[in-house]
Amino acid sequence: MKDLDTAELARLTGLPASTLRYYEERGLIVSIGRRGLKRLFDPSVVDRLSLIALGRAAGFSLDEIGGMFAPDGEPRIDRDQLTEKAEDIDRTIGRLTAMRDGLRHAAECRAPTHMECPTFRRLMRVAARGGLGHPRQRPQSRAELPPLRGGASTARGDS
Amino acid sequence: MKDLDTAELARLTGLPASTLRYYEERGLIVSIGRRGLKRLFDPSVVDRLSLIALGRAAGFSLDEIGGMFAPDGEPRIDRDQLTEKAEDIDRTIGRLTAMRDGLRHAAECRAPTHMECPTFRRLMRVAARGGLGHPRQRPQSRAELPPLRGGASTARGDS
DNA sequence: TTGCCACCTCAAGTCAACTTGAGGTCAAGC
DNA sequence: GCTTGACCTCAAGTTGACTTGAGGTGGCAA
Repeated sequence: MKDLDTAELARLTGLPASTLRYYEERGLIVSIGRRGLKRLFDPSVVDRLSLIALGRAAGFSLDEIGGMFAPDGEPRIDRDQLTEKAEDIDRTIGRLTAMRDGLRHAAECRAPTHMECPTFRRLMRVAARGGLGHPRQRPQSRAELPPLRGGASTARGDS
Repeated sequence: MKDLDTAELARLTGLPASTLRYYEERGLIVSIGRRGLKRLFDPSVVDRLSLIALGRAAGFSLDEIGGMFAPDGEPRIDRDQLTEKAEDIDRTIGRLTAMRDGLRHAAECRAPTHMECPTFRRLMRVAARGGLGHPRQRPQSRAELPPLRGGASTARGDS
């Protein structure tokens, strides 16, 4: 395949040209030259962008993703890093599952108001203590969360 | 219980005073007066802050959470809103589960490099097409994602 | 040769939820 | 009465990943 300019790469990947320029500036992709002003990219950049997309989807930052390429451009992905991220995601899944179940319960609960539903109040309490985290919070890698997941059997000490 | 000033409320909830001031500015909580310069809060604000924490943990924005209180301060939470958010979270769980399994596979895969592992490449392809979303992306509520979850049985047309 | 216009650069803006910092005020203790 | 210091206000800064906008340039078609 021939070399690609920014517009072609954008079309192939679905990424805006501004993002491609930004990624180059960040050092995540490299252009192999210019034709006039236009950047020229090796077709292998398409694969590299797929890998970047995967990393982003897995929750890696652009800096982390940048560290996953050897100087020669070959991906050198640390298996421990993958395992750790998988565990990270697994914990998130646990929290989200508890949240989903709690929300579903609250949506169906027949208590006159949510504040009178014990399940809902339990969820509130756990959230107030930070036990559920939240989507946009700083990554805290290995927080020691109390197991939340079962019914309300551990509920005690209503405030 | 007596009325609380900002410092007491901060101690009780674990939230920084700056956050409490910010929440008041945003209209999420209301102070009932002042003692000198100091704000005074009704103790019920503690519950309200728990509810806000729950909303945040569930992925609601502060604006959305603000809409969950009636003018009288009572929570008026739309059950449909809860159901929709639960479904939202459920979709996220599905994506994260696929991601976690893919990462675990990649971490254990015996292929010489990740790029030679079909499962990994499949994950890359799906990510490149946006099928996995990513944690910090704009909420797109009801994207029609192709079912991803099984093995690599549907893998075909490697680029 | 002349234009066009797609692409370029570089700085600044966006978004959300806060935090930080400079400078001000007031209730309380001595 | 004076000092202390906790709390106050208001504006600006932070973070990450981009986007936007103004103004510039050069390959290529006519």
